[in-house]
Amino acid sequence: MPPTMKDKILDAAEKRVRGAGFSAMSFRDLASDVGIKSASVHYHFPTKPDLGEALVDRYTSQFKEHLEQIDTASLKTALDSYVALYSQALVLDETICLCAIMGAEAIGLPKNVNQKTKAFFKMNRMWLLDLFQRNGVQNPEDTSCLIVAALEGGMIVASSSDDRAMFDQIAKAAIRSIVTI
Amino acid sequence: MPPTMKDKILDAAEKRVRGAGFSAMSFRDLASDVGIKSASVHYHFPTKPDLGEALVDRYTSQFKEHLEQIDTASLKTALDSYVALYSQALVLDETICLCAIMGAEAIGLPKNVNQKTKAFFKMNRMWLLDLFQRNGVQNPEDTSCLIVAALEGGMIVASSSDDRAMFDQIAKAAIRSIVTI
DNA sequence: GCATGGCTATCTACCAGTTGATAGGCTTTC
DNA sequence: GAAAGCCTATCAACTGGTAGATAGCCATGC
Repeated sequence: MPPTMKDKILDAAEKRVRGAGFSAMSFRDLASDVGIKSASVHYHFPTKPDLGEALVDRYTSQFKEHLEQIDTASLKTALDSYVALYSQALVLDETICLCAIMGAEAIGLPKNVNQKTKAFFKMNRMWLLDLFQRNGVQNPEDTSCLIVAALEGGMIVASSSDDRAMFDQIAKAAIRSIVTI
Repeated sequence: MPPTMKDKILDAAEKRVRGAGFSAMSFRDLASDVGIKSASVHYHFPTKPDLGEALVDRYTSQFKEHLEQIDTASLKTALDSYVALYSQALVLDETICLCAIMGAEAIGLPKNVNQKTKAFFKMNRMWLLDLFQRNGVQNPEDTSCLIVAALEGGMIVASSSDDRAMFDQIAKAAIRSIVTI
């Protein structure tokens, strides 16, 4: 089935937010992106916080689906697949993680959006924690936080340095600190 | 001597940007913060890109001054001092690194501002690279990128998770991956 | 001593454009 | 006929930015 208008709006919003931030995105931008009027966007998402919440929600559940498809039999290949999820966003879409930017803007954002961003990070940490515990990685709690932070920060540093290869460099170093080759 | 109006404006701008982002900050906000009218803010900084550039410039040179005061005799204590620089911003000022948020917003920001943000990250990487090379750390290039990314990302994850202690956890794990205790 | 003139820093008043949001009307589909 | 999905038209508030006036300061020159 073809994508619903609701999804098309969320697609446009995701692209814009990941590029320039939540506060830099307007209903009129989205409207012209999908070919309707701004009043019609309000029909689908009454307020901007509503839109933000739906956006992070969808992003998180899509990310979760990808996580569930990762083969966790080997620590090394599981981590490689995990990193690839982030890397794709940076290289293919030429944008950073939605929650990296919404996390950075946090203080100026509606509270309901902040809660969803927080949940995204927690989900990531929990997935890694489980992986690390099952593989006997030392200090699994600290390490899972470190990996999430390194990848989120890596996207920001690499994209703002206009050096996509730097992300891979960072990811490689992060993995090496866990899995001794 | 008392701070000039220019500095007071930059102080207010820094606080607001680090809280909610560059695009969420307006000339009128700053004006009311420092007790003048928005037209007078334009007198000191003609356009918003001008203000952004001056802001990141000042931030970078202040950070550089702090870096130069760090005693680099011991790798461990040097890294601890470096981390403390970031940690202070997060705990005392209750905000994240200026360049973390301006790096995240990058695509929607004026080019001159992006260049300055890029320069901030480069300065950090170079300082760490020198430290690592002089101390025989393996893969010094990759590792210096990783540390910057982990700390910048750590601020975002920790602040948006409303868990300041998480930053210390991340920093600790990052240092441990270099300096085996 | 003091008028002249330029400079700095602020003001009031305004502009055109954008923002999130609402009210009410028009189709199409079930 | 009613619900869904979109429209036009409009709103008040806010945006970055400009024009022109005003007040105080400080040097120059008579």
